[in-house]
Amino acid sequence: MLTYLFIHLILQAKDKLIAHLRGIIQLSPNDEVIVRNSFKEICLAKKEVLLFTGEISSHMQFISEGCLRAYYMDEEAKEHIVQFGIEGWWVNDLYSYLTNTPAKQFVQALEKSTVLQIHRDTLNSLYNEVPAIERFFRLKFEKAYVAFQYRTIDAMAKTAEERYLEFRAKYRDIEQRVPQYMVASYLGITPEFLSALRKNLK
Amino acid sequence: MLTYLFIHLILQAKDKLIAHLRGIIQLSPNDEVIVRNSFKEICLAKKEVLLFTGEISSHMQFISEGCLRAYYMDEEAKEHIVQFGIEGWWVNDLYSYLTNTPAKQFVQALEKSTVLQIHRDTLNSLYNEVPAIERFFRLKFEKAYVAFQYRTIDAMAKTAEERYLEFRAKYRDIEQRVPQYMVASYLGITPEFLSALRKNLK
DNA sequence: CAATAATCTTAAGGTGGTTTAAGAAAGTAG
DNA sequence: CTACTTTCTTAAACCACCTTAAGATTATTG
Repeated sequence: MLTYLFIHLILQAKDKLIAHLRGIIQLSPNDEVIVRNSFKEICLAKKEVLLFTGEISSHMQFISEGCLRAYYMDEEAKEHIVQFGIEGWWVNDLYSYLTNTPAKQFVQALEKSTVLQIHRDTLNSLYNEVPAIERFFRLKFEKAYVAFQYRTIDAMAKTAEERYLEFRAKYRDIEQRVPQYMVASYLGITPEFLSALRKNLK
Repeated sequence: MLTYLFIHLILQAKDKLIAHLRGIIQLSPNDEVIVRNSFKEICLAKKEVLLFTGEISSHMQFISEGCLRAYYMDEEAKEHIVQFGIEGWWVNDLYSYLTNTPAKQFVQALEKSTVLQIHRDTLNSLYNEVPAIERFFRLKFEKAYVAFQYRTIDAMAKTAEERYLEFRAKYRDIEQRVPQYMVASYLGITPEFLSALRKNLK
């Protein structure tokens, strides 16, 4: 019975991944088998760290359950959140992954979470075996790139208040799951200023 | 004789593109022919605009000669430079290109320039005919994404002075080709402040 | 070479956001 | 249900960068 439940959970997580991929590309039944076998499941407790600064990130990671953050620490040991991720998102220190160099970011679970990992070498083979996967990641990076470009433009041209309102409109689900000081960190302001700013809105 | 020179120039531009692609992926002689026939050459005078706000960007554009910028205008009609590009770079309003929606950015030549264009439909077919091209753009977007991520992180965590020094170290060639107030715009500061900042450095 | 346009500098006063420090409120474990 | 930790708020002094306005320098064009 316990085994049944365990296997059931694994299938659930991979089912989500397959559904996620099928939302963007086409996979034959054979492709699906190959893809399923290429990922392994990792369970994380709340606050558990998936990637430490200094380690080399060697996996792409799909969140099938829970909530994580990627952040780095500056010279003064202050944390700066680069990205949040919830179910259906990918999180990583991509620079480390892509260049095979030590990570500058941490990746940490903010809730009990389940992620699916694929090793760089496995993914690089998969690009040849299942070309649709290469297409998936080309499209993914295109989208991620323009999203980041707009975030950069926003960050430079808009006030903290405008950015906060946009964040709230766009990521209501995330705002309700993470502490306010982390939202401040993501927006690039102090928690004190976010607090003051929120007071003015009401 | 004139015809000879003209053809010669076209070949030069496309040669640069092929060399650029071959720096990252492998192309068979047949692939090369297909790729060459997929791009068309555009010559731009100084200050000529290649893409206007409101138009839909339908081409990917490789700079084979010259210098361009992508910028947008805010509500107060102030210009904000998103990207510079010189020989060997790609410039575009990618959001417009990828989503088939009206551009929010202008793309303009800052010098007499030559670009090679490929239409979205042609490129999408090319992804099927020459899979190496799909790989090229996956790698390109991966790299562009992490570069932009680091620019965003920089913009939020560092002072204008630090960002200027980094820009200068990284893009010395660009700094020498564009006016200082455009560098200020790219860095997200006023030209007056950049001027004051430079004074303090000496 | 003169005239005009484009770019860069200087300086004074203003604003958005930070820092520091303290206390209040809300979660969580024992 | 108490004690402790985490998170949020308030307020004052401070700093990075902006705005405005004017003049100085450097290109560009006729």
